Amino acid sequence: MGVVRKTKSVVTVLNLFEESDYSLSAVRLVELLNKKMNKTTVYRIVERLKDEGILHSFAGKDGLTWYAKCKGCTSSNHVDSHPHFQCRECGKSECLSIDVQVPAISNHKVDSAELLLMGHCADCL
Amino acid sequence: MGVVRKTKSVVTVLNLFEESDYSLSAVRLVELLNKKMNKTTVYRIVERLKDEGILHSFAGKDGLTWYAKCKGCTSSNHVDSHPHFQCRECGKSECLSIDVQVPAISNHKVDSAELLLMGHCADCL
DNA sequence: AATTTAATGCAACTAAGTTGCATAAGCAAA
DNA sequence: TTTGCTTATGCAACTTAGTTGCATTAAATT
Repeated sequence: MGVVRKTKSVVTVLNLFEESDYSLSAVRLVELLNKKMNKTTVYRIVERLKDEGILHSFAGKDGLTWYAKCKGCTSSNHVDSHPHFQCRECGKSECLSIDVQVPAISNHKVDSAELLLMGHCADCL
Repeated sequence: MGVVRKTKSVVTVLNLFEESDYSLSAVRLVELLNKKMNKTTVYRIVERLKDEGILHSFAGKDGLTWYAKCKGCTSSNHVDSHPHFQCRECGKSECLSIDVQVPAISNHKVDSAELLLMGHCADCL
C-alpha cells in the first residue's frame, strides 16, 4: 500500500470534491476531467483516495460506482454506515448525514451497511 | 407492456429461483443457464419477471445486478423496502425479511430504499 | 390448423472498468 | 540542486456486464 503523492492530478480530483456537495460517479469524474487527465488515472486516483479513507464509494441503483468525501473516516477506522440518496430523475447522488442503525442477523457477521434512498431531489421536484 | 408467456425458458428460470433461498446475480444466472438458453434471453426474462412483480432487483456492492423473488409484490403494488445481505467472502446475496423504516429527508421525495448489509454469511464464518 | 404476437438466438455493439508497460514526475537524502 | 528510488501517469489494448436489431421460432387464442 503506497504513499499517496500530492500530484497535480490528485489535487485536481480533490478540488472537485471540495467544490461539490454531491457525490460523483466515476463516469462523471472521467467526463469532467477528460481534458486534464486520462480515464485510467481517474479510476486509480479515486481508488487510492478510498484506501486512504478520504473518499468512500457505493453502488448506485444503476450499478455505477459513486464516490464521496468521507466525514470522519481514516484508513484505519472507517465509519461504514453511509446513507445516500439518488434522484430517479437526474441520477444525482447525495451523501446524507443521518445515522443508520444496522440490524443484526443470526448466523451472520454484519460489518457494514449501505442505505440507498431513491426518489426525487430538490431540483427535480 | 406485453403479457408474460410461460415458455420453457421462463419456467426454467422460475424453477431456479424456487430451488434457491438466495438471490442470484444476472451473471450467475447466465452462467447456470448457458447450456439451456442464450444470455440475452436470460436478461430479458429476468427483466420481464421484474415488470410482473415476480422478481425484484438490486445492485450489489460490486455493481452487479442481483435478482430475487418478491414476497408479497405485484406489478401494481411494490413493497420497496427490501434489505439484502451480501457476503464479502463468497459474494452471495440473500434477501432479508426485516422491515426497514425509510427516513424522510427535507426537500426530497423518497419513494424507495435499498438497504445492503455487508459481512460474512453462515457458510463463510 | 391458422393466425397473431410475444419470445428466442445470434451477432454485433456499447460502456464501465482493468491491465501491462514504458515514460514522467514526486520525494528524500546527499 | 542533483541523484536515485519509487510512485503516478498515459496509452492502447483488453475484459466483462448488459443492450440492440433483426430474422426465426414458439406460445396462446380463435
